[in-house]
Amino acid sequence: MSMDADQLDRIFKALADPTRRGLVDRLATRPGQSLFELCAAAVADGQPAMSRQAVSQHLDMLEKAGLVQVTWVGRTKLHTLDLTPLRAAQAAWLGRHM
Amino acid sequence: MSMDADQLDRIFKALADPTRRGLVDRLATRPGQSLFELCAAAVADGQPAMSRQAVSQHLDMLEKAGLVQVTWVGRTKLHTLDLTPLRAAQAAWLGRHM
DNA sequence: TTTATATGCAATGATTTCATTGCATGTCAA
DNA sequence: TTGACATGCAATGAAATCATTGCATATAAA
Repeated sequence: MSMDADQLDRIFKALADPTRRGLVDRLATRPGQSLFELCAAAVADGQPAMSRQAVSQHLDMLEKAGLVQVTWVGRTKLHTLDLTPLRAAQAAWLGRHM
Repeated sequence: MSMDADQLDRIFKALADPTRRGLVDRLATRPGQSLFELCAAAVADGQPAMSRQAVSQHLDMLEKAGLVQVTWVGRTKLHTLDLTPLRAAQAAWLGRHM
């Protein structure tokens, strides 16, 4: 987990959106959910519905920040939370200011 | 300190930029610095120089997130860090995932 | 009063974000 | 094999971000 400035950028940017924070919350309560499940959840959670592709792109951002890991099972993509980068951000920067 | 979703957005977005994190770092070591001082610091810190207005706009974002407070002394604008919103974000959301 | 200093305001432009739509691909089930 | 299901890929477009430039304003100093 190299914590350079770009990685901090990706992490904070990933968290700077209510849909993505909702996805993190959802995955925290139950890991290994598919895109389909998370779409339904996002619609239930957040208000104004949202296309599958929008949710998929949000998940991509979380994945690129290292906060979500993915495994394929047949035609289904399962998402799991990885909080390592968040803790690394805490160690590398956040901790100095809290 | 109302911690709604928009406020979390502003805080995380404010932190999702290396220049702004540098400004936070700088203000943490010495509060009450002027825009002029912070410009010089940003140039020293970050690499590729940056206009005064760019730094000013970054400070505006930090201020709108509540992370920086401002007082005027004559023609000089003094900036001071306020970490209350960061701790509120920790309490309201971050803490559940760390 | 004149000049220099510290900052604001406004317009511009390149890039990224956020969400959409349409179509394609791969996998399971009947 | 056919059809339904879960997802990917690509193009589009509105809006926000990031940084710039030029000019204006207010305060301090000479």
